[in-house]
Amino acid sequence: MKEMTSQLESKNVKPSIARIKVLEYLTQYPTHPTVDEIYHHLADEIPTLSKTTVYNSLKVFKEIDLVREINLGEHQNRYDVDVSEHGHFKCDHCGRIIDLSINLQNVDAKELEGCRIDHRHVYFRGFCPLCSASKQ
Amino acid sequence: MKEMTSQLESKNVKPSIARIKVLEYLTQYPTHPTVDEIYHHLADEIPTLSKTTVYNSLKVFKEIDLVREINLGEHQNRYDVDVSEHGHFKCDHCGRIIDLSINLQNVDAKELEGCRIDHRHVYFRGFCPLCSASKQ
DNA sequence: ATATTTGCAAATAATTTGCAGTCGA
DNA sequence: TCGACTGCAAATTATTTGCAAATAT
Repeated sequence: MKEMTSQLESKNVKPSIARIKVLEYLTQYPTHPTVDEIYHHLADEIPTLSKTTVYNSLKVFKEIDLVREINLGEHQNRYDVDVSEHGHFKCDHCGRIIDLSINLQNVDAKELEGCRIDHRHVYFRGFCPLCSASKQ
Repeated sequence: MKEMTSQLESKNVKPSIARIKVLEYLTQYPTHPTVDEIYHHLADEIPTLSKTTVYNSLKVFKEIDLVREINLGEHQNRYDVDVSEHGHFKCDHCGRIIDLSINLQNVDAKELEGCRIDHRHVYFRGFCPLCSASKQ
């Protein structure tokens, strides 16, 4: 909580309750939640919270590079407090998302010569060990 | 045109005019178009075409692995007749999409042990050589 | 007091669905 | 003729926006 506050203050973003709680949620549950998941979890604690505020907070966090918006080929975005370069694997059976320690710096293609690369995204989809064992 | 027909027939999909034209468009203009782009280009030629039919055709093509749905962190999907494993780079200035010859088989992470991987997606975003030269 | 944040409701946009009409073997 | 294909309109879903009320320093 205190850490969230100082993280926000260090980026010159006012640590409002909503922002602290959203950031805290992302930190405590780094499961790459969707806006809906964040909203519903926090709604109990903050009954006045609106989804718009969750969107607003995440927008600010993205701008100051505190969270990363990720997109696993679904219709909705997910959010990750781990802004370091890594990939994701999504299990299409149980929905679990696994972080992949992929060094994207190595993933270079000749076609990228002269390009300024701002973001690198890697995600795989399939069945996680548990789900592929259960033969689904 | 004839090739499109036989491609479809070999997969037991009826080669209707709409399907042939959509597939032909994707083949002739492998620019990773969106549904909207496909629809508007073909609407001149086939005035009765509806966007639903474009969606329907693409859905069938995906199922028979004739096209690949790609998603570059935008709000809409794109479609690629090149179903071989490769990555993409999108220029955030001019919108151009460059195919990347990345061997994703190499991109392995220890966390993937035991996973059944069905799809591998890699995309980068930034500025292409032309746009980064113009210092935008 | 004043600027920022919040939250409702409406707008936007991509995609999906229901269903009736049409087309082709 | 019959089943598959098409296409309109409506539904669904995620996200954004306008603006007024609430809040904080």
